Amino acid sequence: MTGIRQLADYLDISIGTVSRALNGKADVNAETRRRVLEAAEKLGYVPNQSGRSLRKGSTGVVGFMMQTGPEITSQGDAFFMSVFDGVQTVLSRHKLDLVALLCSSNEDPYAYLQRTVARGFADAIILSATRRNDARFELLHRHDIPFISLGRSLTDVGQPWIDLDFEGMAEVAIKRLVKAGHRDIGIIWPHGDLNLGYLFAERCREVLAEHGLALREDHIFRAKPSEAGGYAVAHEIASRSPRPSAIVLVNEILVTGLYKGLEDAGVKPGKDIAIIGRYSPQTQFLSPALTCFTLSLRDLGISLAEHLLSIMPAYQSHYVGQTPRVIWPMTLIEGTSG
Amino acid sequence: MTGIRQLADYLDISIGTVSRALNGKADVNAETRRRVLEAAEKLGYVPNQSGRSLRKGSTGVVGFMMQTGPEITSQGDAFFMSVFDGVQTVLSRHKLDLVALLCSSNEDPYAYLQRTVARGFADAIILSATRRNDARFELLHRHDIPFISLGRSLTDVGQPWIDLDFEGMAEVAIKRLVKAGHRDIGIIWPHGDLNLGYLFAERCREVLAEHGLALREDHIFRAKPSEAGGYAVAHEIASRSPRPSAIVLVNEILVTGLYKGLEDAGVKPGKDIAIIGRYSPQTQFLSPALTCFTLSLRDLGISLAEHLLSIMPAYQSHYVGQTPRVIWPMTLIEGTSG
DNA sequence: ACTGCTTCCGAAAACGATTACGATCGTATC
DNA sequence: GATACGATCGTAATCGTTTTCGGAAGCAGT
Repeated sequence: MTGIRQLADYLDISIGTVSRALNGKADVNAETRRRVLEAAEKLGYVPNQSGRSLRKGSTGVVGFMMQTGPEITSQGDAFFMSVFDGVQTVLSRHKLDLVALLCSSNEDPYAYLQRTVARGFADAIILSATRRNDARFELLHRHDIPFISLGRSLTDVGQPWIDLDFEGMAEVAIKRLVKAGHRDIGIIWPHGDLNLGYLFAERCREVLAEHGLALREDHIFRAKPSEAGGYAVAHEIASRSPRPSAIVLVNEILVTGLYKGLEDAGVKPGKDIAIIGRYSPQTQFLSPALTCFTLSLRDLGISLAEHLLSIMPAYQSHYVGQTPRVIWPMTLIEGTSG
Repeated sequence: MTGIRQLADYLDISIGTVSRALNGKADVNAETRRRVLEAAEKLGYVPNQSGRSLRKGSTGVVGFMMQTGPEITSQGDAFFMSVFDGVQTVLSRHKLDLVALLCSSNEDPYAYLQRTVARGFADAIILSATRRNDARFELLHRHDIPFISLGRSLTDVGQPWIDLDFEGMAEVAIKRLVKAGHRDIGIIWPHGDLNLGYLFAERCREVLAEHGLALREDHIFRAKPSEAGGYAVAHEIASRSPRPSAIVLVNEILVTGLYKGLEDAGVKPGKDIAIIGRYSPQTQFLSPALTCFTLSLRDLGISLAEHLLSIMPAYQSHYVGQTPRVIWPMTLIEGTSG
């Protein structure tokens, strides 16, 4: 492994000069810098991460925390992969690297985060799957780690967040269904304590009320955020009497199972029951094509990264004055399901 | 932040003793160790990662390299999350952490890997999406980094790998279809240079030959590994004349789009054309349910981690004598599609 | 009392980078 | 010609750990 010492020996100059040359400091001769850069390239020198971050007190990596396991996350891989891509395009401009901090399903997320934070693994953190009350916010705030969350929470420590506009989605979806003549609209509320469920349900209730309609308690269906969860809840929906004439749901993974479950129960989606949900790469290939809300995940990632940078002391000069909180709009794709 | 120095001062002993006590070295008094542990707990001491790994030359993290972006990975949704979960259950027993090394879609994977390796980011690496010829293998081998790949490659530097049994899958699928009377079977070969495509196609050809059948060149369909890719290829399949009476495919993401595409073209899956593919959480909720091959992704992850440990000098004593290469069997789920 | 052996702990040297500081040299200023 | 100053570079301290080495103390055997 070639370190800075080998590089210095090779060039017959001191390691201090090498370091300054590589880090773009002013007090180094242009010719010397050129030679250093050239030699570094030639010998394939890359600064050792541990040495550098020990000295600098920062690591140059941003962590995106997510939970592993089959049924935990409310989003699919494709979701995160696209967001990551956006995040990285911004971070790479500042020579920051993104890594996914993977919290095992049998480890407590709070303890996991505590551990990685104390270890000094990342300079900044992006949180996802925010819960109604999320202690991780306080933890990061206490340790003074810059972070942003993809998702709101009741827990507020003044950090920036970006969240999808579930309330706007609720509004548009409900209005659309009411306009189409639906009077009994049900919703699917994903299991767990994710905040988005509350936001969504509450707004649905409000909008219905504005139209003089009620959200029946027995038409609020709970489901695990998975294909199987969708299948299971479909039977509940089908067998409820009275059965809602339309369903709105926030989780894009459910819908495959939901369709099949309804069909198996003799209720044809889009015909016997209207469905409005969230876009995923599959939804347009279901029959009938799902009427759903979509967004550019890559742009979401870009925004996430930019706002995160804006609160990182070493980088904030680049992005001053941006809004710290964003409710990300979604656009409707008209399918034939509702 | 409380470091080892604060801890030592607090206890009025030397930092060397503190370190030895915490690391379970033998030459430290039991009572002293107890006090150290207690104080560490009380003060919330966690060793600084940079300092530790600088000294030890190892980081305690295992990296799982993957590429971000919407259409890059050949695997879908829950695939990686489940594998990760398995990997972690093993690694956590050895106090190793798993992070996903995210290579941006607009960065060269080789360059990315080179950078992270030279930086000394991870002690060991898990590679996925292995290509027919994969230079990353040589890179890691040259740097003497322990690694394992999820997937074979023609490039062989003696590293362990685990790969799904695509050949076995080809065999079972083809035989099943032939037995059902199919004489003209087509396959879908995912775009890109992933090795699995070659393995699969080759074996299909062989098995067909054993039954006196040929794999027609114009019945080898190329498709992007995405839902949209499946939709696009469906039209090719439907319009080919003669049209194959059955299709086998290795990629689980394609199938949603494939179904829809075929239907739109008036070819009913499972009726007009038989389909056999790979399991994903969605496949059982499609109509007709996909006949497909499945496996325990969590177990796969466990095996991946165990074999990786077996070649890591610091851990190998735990797992000696295991096979370095595994072809992972898949089991057939009989759906109604073929 | 001396030696030998444990048991325990402190001192100090690494690990690889960054950076404050000082040294050197040449040049400009008076 | 003395002084000041800018440009450039080397020296050494530093970050927080781990680990080697040796020393001190205690004990047993002679």
